[in-house]
Amino acid sequence: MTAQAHRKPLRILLVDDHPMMRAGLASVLLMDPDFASVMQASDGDSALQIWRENQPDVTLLDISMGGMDGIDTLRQLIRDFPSARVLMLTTSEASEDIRHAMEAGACGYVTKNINAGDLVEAIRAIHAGGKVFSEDVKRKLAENVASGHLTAREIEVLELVRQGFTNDEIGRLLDVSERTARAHISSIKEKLHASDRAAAVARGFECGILKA
Amino acid sequence: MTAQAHRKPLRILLVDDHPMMRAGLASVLLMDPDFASVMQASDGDSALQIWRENQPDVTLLDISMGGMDGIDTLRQLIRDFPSARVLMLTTSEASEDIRHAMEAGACGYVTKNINAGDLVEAIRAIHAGGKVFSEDVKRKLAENVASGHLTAREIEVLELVRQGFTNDEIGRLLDVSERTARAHISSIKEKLHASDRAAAVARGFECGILKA
DNA sequence: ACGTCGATTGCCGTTTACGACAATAGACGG
DNA sequence: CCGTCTATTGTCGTAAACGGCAATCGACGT
Repeated sequence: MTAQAHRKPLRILLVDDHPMMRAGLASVLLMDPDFASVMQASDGDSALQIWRENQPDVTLLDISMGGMDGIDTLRQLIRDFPSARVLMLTTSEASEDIRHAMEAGACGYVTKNINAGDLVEAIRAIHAGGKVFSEDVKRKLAENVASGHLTAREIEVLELVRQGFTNDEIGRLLDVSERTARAHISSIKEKLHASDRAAAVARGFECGILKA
Repeated sequence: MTAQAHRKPLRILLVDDHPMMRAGLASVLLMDPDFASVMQASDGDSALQIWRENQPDVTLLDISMGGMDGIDTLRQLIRDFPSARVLMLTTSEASEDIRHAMEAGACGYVTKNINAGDLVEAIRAIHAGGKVFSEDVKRKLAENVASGHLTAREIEVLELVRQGFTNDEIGRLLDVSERTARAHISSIKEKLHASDRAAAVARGFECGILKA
């Protein structure tokens, strides 16, 4: 679809902890008459505050931020304002991030290598009630339909495996038997298609379950 | 230090695969009369070409890029033009990236959460012959003075460990004995302060030796 | 020529990891 | 009430990982 009808200019909120990125987005958006006020926030807390006060039409939300991350910010925003329309705009292509964002109620997910034209188009689509995904994200979504995600307990175990604890130690730390720790690890390995705990940790990083 | 003397405006080259980031940097720099032409490249190859044709005063170089990454681009640039002045401008705080950049001849390393004023100041300092590091990067540098880095062979082994191969398999893949593979892994674990192979993989990701 | 370092390999013994087979119990949704 | 899912634990046995001790060999720099 090409340019579509637009009556009144949109009010946009940018949430990103990189000042230069905000400047770039703002300068691009303000060149288009479709966009009026472009508000900015550098962290989750101020983003929520600005949202409450201004109720922007569309919010562009980054994931990696100092303090509360973009996913948590999104969760809180949607909890308070279920009608908020949010487009995730981030560098992360981790399947976990994508999945969490969609489950939390994002209206779209595009990576930061998007160009100005596509972004403007995406924002319009989001505002019009549509959902938007960049090509690479669509691919990730398709790949990971089958891959079930880890339970909270399993993530807890994986964090300990990552730190080099033995099954016995993990059992004691979680106050369960060594055998139980092993059961969780087996399940993790199966879900992540990893042949041993080292590979499981690697897959954890690749999926975004574990973060550096 | 405050504003310093500046006779002729500087010519800057931006290398970053995010169009919005380039737009932000360009808009900020062009607001300052100290900066004249702001050239842009979205990948390593075109960056090198533009550099050869225009010999910019200072180059801002991102690390994570499609195709040739920023470190490789830097290496080639410095090989051909040892006098090039390059400021790494990236999101990565991985110690490996920092170390590689400095060894390859970067004049500075700042993370992308830098604000406009500090960036302008940093660019001036770089052009004046100085070296610039953001605070968090300085801390990383201090931490990792002692931590020796892995040899090429060890990195090769770590990549295989990451994929879940056993010592035996790693030995066969590298055409050495299982005992040798183990020796490498022991060395890796010691250097990365990891208690087992799973923790070593995790540390590999944390340091930037392994990439998602 | 000497010392250092990385790569290589061997043996022996202990510790862990992991797979197969089985089973119990609480939670949650239909 | 029933099926599914998650967490839990057991036993037995095999395979793999790891630590310590020791040594050779070639490359590289002083």
